[in-house]
Amino acid sequence: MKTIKIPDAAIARLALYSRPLRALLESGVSVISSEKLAQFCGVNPAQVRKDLAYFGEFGVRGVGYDVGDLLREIKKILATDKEWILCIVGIGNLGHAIVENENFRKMGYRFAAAFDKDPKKAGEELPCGLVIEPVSKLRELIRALHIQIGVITTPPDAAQRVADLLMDAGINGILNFSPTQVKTPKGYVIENVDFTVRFENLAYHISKVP
Amino acid sequence: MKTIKIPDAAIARLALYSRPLRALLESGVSVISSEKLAQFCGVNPAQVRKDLAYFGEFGVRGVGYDVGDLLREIKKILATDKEWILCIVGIGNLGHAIVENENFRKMGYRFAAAFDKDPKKAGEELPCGLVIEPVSKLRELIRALHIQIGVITTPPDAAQRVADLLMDAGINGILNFSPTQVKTPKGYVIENVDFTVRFENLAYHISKVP
DNA sequence: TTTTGTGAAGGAATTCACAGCA
DNA sequence: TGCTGTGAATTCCTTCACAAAA
Repeated sequence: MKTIKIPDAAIARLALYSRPLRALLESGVSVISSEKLAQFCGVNPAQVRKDLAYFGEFGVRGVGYDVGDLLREIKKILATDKEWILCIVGIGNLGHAIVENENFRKMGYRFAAAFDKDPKKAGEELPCGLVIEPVSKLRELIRALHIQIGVITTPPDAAQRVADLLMDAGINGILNFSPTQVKTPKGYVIENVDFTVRFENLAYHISKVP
Repeated sequence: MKTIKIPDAAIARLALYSRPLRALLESGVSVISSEKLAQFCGVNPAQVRKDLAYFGEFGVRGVGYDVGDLLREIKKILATDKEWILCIVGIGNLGHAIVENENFRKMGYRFAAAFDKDPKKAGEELPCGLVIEPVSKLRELIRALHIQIGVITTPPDAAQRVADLLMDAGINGILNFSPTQVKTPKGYVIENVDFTVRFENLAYHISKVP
């Protein structure tokens, strides 16, 4: 079977394209050119066209792309046109921020369970309505609630252990926000986010500016 | 002047390398090979050597890299060997999580001011000891406190406006956590983080797994 | 012997430039 | 005419493979 390799960066850009598309749709703009969309996202117009072309022909020559159609197509490609059921492990400040985040629910991500190893936290009710569960119930709840994605917001030294637990419980997609690289065997999908890296990037670049 | 271009990805990886180095240093390991370090970070050993070689010769042939020295060198390169003074704008859940984050202080990032446009929040004291200031005092405080980096954790529709304010007040590095691409003129450094993109990446990849 | 540092090779991703179509 | 879709060209990044050094 012939499969053209799709750059991972292209996938990330599709998500980026969807942001202005959403805004344009709301403000009633119905058609947009690759040129304009590229401008919004700070990329090259050819890049936009090529990224979209990996998945089909969504535009009309001489005209551009229909905003609504394109947004729908991108959602379909990214599989964000359906609801995803998540759980989160580690309810510190960051865990809190993520589980309560408005944007996520709007995007179709639904947190169905929140875990913390601190026995003092278990039983506590979060503003979103979820009750914090002890990690001992992880396996059981993941199965019962059909949870598909696990989000890790524990300290770094617990991250790999939690990831192993999640995978063992049947989850195959993990988002790790702790500043350590979690490893997974084949068949599992891991996104290591570590945004502290971005601070370091910033520091590097600023220190180069005269 | 001859400048070999250093890939942005190389900078991000330097930060990645520093994570296991820190841990190794604490556990008393004094020397590490590119092979081992690469394993920890899930990259190619030649990559590690090449990334480091952009900045100098830090290793000893036949031996490896001194953990302490290498960590120090990486910090120097990333300019995280000095203290950075930051402010944050938008004290919602995420802003809270970032300003309170332990890791940042350890890494030498010091938040000196927190702003929110909500007048009800102004005056409120955060657990870290900072008092939330109204955005109207942004310019004055940035100058008075010698703030160098601005972190944006507002809703997306306010992000660009806040960025403009920050730049106008004399800041030249911005970290934007809202899911929109903030643009800056030349001479300013911007990192658009948008980790909701990572959720979409994950959804895409999971939906491809059988 | 072992492991770094690096030129050369190879591979990927981006951009160009234009044919193709509305 | 105007803008997409795409092969070709280019640029950029990664990996190989080996000389150099401890």
